[in-house]
Amino acid sequence: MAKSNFTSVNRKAEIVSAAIEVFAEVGYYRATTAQVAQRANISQPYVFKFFSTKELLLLGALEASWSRVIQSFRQVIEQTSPDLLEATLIQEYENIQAMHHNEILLQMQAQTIQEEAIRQSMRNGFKEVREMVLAAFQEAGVDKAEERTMLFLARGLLCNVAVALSMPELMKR
Amino acid sequence: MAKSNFTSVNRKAEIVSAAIEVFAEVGYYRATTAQVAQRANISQPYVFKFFSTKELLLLGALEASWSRVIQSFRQVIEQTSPDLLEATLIQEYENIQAMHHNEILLQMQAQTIQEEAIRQSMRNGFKEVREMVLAAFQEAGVDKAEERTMLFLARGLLCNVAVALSMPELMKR
DNA sequence: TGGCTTTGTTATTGATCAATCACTATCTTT
DNA sequence: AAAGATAGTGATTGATCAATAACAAAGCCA
Repeated sequence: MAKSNFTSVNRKAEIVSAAIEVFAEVGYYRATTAQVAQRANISQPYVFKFFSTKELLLLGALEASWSRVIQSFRQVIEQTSPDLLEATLIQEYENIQAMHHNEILLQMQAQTIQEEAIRQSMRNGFKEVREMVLAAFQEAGVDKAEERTMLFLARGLLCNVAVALSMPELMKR
Repeated sequence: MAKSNFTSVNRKAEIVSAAIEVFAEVGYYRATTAQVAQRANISQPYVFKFFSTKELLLLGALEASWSRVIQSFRQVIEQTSPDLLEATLIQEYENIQAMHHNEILLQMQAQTIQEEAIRQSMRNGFKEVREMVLAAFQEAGVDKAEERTMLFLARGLLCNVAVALSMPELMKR
């Protein structure tokens, strides 16, 4: 049966979900493929039928987590009036943080992973988000759009750290 | 001979330096104590005479890297006139980034490590930096000091990511 | 019914690594 | 010079893990 078969697609997505959880909880390098398999209710070797190396599994997990941010932001940008744009994007990101904490933790980990494929994936993610937000700010007639985009990203990263370390005071203003 | 002996102190510092490099280059969990030892020109078991576990070695490395930031900032705050304060702190941080890249990479890694001792060390570091900067801004009569402190920290984190991923465009304004 | 594909498992392996042990050599002090 | 402390090493181990190989069951279709 072709790769686009439903069962296969679901399996792959289930494994990615399990991987995001386990990687976020114990760290990519310390996490074992056996832990991922257990979380996905399959045997350890079966993981390798879908992802031939652990690194490819990480790539799949990263792709899923960037997808969520990008698609959420795209929707907000399409549907929000210019004057509410920045506030709504911030709200949306905080929502993702709350609902999909593990995906953000995984992205944070991947910021310092030196394998070139991972760096490339992270660069793509940041680039796409930045360009989307910048274009939206410009479209909305925001003044100093580039600086506002930079500050938006910067606050997002601080928010990540505040959540990861349970230090809400870092975001106080 | 006492622990405050010169040779011992130097050895310990040498090991910490080696650890910072190796941990930053390959990641804490993937890095081996043998690699650290080799970088420090000693045998692998000898590392454990100074740090009885790998985690204690990471704690030592983190402490050293936070020390540098805190002491540098303290000096800037003592010696800089109020109107130049923020700009000089930013300059100083960029300088640390350039000169001690590995220490910053290590801090970034540690943001997502779940061991409680590591989290505590990271919280202490962030707390001390934040409080120092906030007090300095208030002392300098900066308006909305809390918000300015938050933005200062946020830009610092974005700077980290920009350097780690070689994406200078992230800081464009 | 019997062959082919898909889905899945058990068993295994070769490598890797933190940590311990047992030991040697080099000072220091009297 | 001899005893005790300090500095340091080689050898080993028990555990862990990514990845492979070999096999089995279930569905499908001609």
